[in-house]
Amino acid sequence: MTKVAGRPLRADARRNRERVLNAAREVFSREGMDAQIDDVARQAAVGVGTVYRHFPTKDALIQALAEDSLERVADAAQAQLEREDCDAFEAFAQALWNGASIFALDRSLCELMVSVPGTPAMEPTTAQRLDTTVGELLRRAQAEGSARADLVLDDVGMVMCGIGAATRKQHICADAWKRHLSIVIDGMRSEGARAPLPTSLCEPPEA
Amino acid sequence: MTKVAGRPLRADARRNRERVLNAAREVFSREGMDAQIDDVARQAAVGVGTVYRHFPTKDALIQALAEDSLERVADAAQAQLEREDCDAFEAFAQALWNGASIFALDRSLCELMVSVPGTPAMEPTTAQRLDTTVGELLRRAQAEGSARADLVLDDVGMVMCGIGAATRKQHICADAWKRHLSIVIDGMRSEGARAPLPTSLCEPPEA
Amino acid sequence: MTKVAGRPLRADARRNRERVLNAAREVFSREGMDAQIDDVARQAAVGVGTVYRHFPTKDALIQALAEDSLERVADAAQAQLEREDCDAFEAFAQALWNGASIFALDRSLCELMVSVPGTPAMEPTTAQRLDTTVGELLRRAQAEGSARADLVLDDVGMVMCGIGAATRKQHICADAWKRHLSIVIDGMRSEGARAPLPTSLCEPPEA
Amino acid sequence: MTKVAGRPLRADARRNRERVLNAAREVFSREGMDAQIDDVARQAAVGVGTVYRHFPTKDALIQALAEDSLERVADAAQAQLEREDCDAFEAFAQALWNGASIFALDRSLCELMVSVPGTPAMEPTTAQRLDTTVGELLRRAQAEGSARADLVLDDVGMVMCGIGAATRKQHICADAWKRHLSIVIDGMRSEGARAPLPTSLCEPPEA
DNA sequence: TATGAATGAGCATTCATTCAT
DNA sequence: GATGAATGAATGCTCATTCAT
Repeated sequence: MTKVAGRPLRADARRNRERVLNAAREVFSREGMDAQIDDVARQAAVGVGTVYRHFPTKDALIQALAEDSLERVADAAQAQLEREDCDAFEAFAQALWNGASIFALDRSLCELMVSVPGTPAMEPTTAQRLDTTVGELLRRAQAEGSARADLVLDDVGMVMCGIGAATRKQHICADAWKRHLSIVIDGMRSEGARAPLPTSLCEPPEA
Repeated sequence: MTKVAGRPLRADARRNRERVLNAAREVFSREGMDAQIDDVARQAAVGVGTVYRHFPTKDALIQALAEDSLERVADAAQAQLEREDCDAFEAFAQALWNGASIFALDRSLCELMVSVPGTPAMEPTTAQRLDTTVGELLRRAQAEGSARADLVLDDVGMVMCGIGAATRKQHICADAWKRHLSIVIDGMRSEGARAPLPTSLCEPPEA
Repeated sequence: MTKVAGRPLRADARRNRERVLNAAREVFSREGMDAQIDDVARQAAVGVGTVYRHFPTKDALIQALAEDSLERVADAAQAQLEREDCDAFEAFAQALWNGASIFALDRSLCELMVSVPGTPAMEPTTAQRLDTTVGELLRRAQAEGSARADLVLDDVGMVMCGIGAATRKQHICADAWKRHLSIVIDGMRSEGARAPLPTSLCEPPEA
Repeated sequence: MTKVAGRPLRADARRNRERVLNAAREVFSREGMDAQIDDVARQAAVGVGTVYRHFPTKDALIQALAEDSLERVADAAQAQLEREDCDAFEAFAQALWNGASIFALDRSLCELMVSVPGTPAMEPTTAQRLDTTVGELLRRAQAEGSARADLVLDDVGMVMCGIGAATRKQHICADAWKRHLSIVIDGMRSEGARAPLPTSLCEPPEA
């Protein structure tokens, strides 16, 4: 998505937009979502003004970055919808693997998923496309009987958040997410023993 | 100066410390980890100076809050170590359930786990106690043969992060974590089909 | 007006508020309405934060300054309402003289009248009081027959603006306003020859 | 580089210069003197670069605009010098009427007179011509005995400033200046009762 | 000791001006 | 010449922390 409306950007403008976006990804990855715009500009080797020409607001930049990254996740998921060489669960699982691997390589995306609380942090359109796509993959896997019937879309979100949060902690091995995801995916299959919900949980503290 | 060692705090000082801590929990829950100290003070109905008397730094306050909350998680885990009325996996699983339920009720703790990136966000001692305890529960469950052999402590962290992150999103049902945890716990059992790791993952974008 | 609501400010706070207001008056006088808040702070020998503690916004500071200055104008006008030792026109004229002399000594007030376009630049209450007061003085002078019947309140505003604008031009003699005001006041009397409105005026330029 | 001397501008360049000047007049009228150059350019439907080609600086543009507008005022005044069908006071007064009517229709000129503090805001040549012309009209009226002997050129400036400032306030009736000017002109006549200067004025505040 | 006023480095954003296309 | 993208100094405002009362 390089230009929503209007004539396409001049060549140099498009190049700069890309530079800024990449710089933002790098800086936010390194320093978290509250890195300064000046640093992004420095990293992109442009003036602050240029950043603001392309993204009117820090938030807008963040959204654009999220959008840009999620697009790749959504594309990867959509590709699984077309596969016919495997059963539905495998397609669903592969979408998770693909998504997670994008997350694991893009710390700024993790920051986003995880540190922007109220909102899904993603601009509606792409996020919706992603939801729709993964939702359909899940539906098929459940129809096929291979995915647990009680599984819902939010479960996918939670795994990704877990992986995203872990990715941000340096002390966790960079590959830890792979083992973790395989565990969760196993839990998502319909076969296999199911533990009942526990009988007692911790009580809230007496204010 | 929190009076780490030395005679116990005067009664009113201890009361103030508690007030501040509770206020911080509430404010951070409501507004995220970058709420202002002034707001904490207002909520606690004390002056900012008083907050700083008890916690020399915003970070110190956050750490203390984490400590305070994690203590309950660690206690709950430790209690499972003593149980003899159930097998090791069940004890391990129950520790997860207890921990998660504390998380789910304490949004500020979730914020902490999730939004403080570099550090484990927890002051060493309690975090270590928690690690040791859950590690032992896990070891026993693996020795018993009921937990997957490739499971490690970080997996527990990742689930908790996922649950924590989800807790912060209003649009996710407040009970979603229960279903999610039961899925993950199922994945942690040793029996059941295991999917092989996928053969191909998404490539990093060509910078 | 030192504290609209709530308990009175601490002694030092009140002193600082005054310092800031005086500094603002001086700086705005010297550099016009778009002087920087940092300069006001420096002039007041306080930190910027202090300025912002007392006035949440640059505009708020400006309004407060206007309010503060206009109060003296309004007071001076009101004093003329009580006089019984002179006829109504003299009281009205004296109010103009008093007002103008305050303006002429307070360049920041002139800036305000003159450079804040849309609004009267004055916080409602005091401005209204001023309007009401001067309006009544004018009404009496007209009732008495000594002021032109076609005179309205806006005429007073225009003279003051003229005097205010002139005060800001260094090349104009500091006392010029006195002669000017006496001319205008003479024009306001009902006796004396009256010129008819001119028959032709300049046309607007053909866009 | 405005091509101060040298061959006349090419036809299209002259046209652009005019477009920019008109756009500036409109934009400054609408948004005051601190409208942005970008807005002027947009209004003129040219790029910023073009604005800067004709006027090296924002200030230069403003000066040129003032020059352009004042020229009409100066011309109108000059025309009164040649009249022989009326007495000197009438010619002087008519010059005021003409000038004021140009002001009242050109908000950007008002902004200029009123909001550019230090400088007379007018480029020397035209302003000087205006001063000379009106000065002569005034001299004649005083020689004739029909204008007050104590009247000076600055008085004319002050009335115009008053009218200019009023023009910028929306809440003042668009025709208010006419009544006001007739009052002031009456004050400028030599006949009629004269009030003495007041005996006491407001004191400056005790810093 | 508690209070809350003061501090000022830090940060997002604007806008006159320059310069590559 | 015209265009509009790039530049970066300037500026209003915030908020963790200190310190006088």
